[in-house]
Amino acid sequence: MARERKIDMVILGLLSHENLTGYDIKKRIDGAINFFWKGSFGNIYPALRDMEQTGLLTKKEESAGGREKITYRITDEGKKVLKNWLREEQASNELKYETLLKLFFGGADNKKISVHNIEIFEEQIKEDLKVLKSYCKALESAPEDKDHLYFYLTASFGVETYEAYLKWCTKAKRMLQ
Amino acid sequence: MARERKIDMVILGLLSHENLTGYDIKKRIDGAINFFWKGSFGNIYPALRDMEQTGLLTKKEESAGGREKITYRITDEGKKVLKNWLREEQASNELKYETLLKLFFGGADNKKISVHNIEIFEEQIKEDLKVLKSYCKALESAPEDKDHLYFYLTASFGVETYEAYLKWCTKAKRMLQ
DNA sequence: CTATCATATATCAAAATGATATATCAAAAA
DNA sequence: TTTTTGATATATCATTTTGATATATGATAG
Repeated sequence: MARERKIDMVILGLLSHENLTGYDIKKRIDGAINFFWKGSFGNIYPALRDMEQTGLLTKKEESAGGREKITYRITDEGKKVLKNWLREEQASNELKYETLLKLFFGGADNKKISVHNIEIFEEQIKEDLKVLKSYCKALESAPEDKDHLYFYLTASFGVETYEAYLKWCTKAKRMLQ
Repeated sequence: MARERKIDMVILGLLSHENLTGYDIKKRIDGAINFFWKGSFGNIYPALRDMEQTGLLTKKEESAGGREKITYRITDEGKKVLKNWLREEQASNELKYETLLKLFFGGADNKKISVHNIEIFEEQIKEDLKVLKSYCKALESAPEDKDHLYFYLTASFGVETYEAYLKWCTKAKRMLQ
């Protein structure tokens, strides 16, 4: 993780759509982005502070209702950084699947344990697939916004790979029994 | 990552197969495990030190040829910890795909940039797929070892999902043009 | 009226990442 | 022959991420 802080790009991307607070950003990440990228308060707030200081963002503090609230806006410099990142040739794509790790070492225990672990995975994927499918359907029926195509394509990646996961689950369970 | 150090389980799993040095462990992780889990010297060596101190591993220092070398062996206590982990109900499975992140925010730049980024991804996946298919083929033709089924299933997960990725790439490029 | 939940910011320890430092040994190239 | 390259081998460090927790207010439900 050393080197280039990726959460910065997530934040710049979200702020290129709309002005948001740190809390809002967390909610957005937990939504449609969640299945291919994660974020936490622990890296969002420090990133916002740093990017405000380096001029990629501006902040507006409000305490109208009484509760403090800091809304961030992207600057032209911030937009430039976002574009430069989009145009970079390298991208790091990685899986971190504990289920596969357990299966790889499945020989250390009974086969039934491995089958059960695949079943747990299968149930989780089925749940997530429902959500992804509902995202897709919502985006298909409302193609007005120019960004919708991009949102649709990422959700559709999820749907198609998760369907492949489920097929693999069936096959893997069969081969273990 | 706070809470439970997952690299411990990777190391225990590998050492349940054979005795290894830290360097060997890194090589194993960079092999068949690499596509669903990563490891680095920066977390392998401290984990080995800690687990030796808590009695999950024993070490044997050699400097026969002149070069120092520390080979680790798993203890019964270590095997117990490995089994307990295999039998835990929860497993964290996550994607971290910068390509999807870029695509999600693709509206901030020209469509051609997004198409190009998908092409880069596609080429990478094609390369990785070749490697995974060769793993599968090697494991199919040598089913003697009881662990081979588990290795085969994880590699086969990779093959099937990567093939789904490639189908998605074709569709996504078409929809962007 | 009070418990619970969503909003909102912030910090911290633990862990992962990725780079770098150091040194030996074998093999290939000059 | 000497030198350079690349594999072996351990270790540490700064940066970043993770996941948990602390704190406090406003809204809503029982």
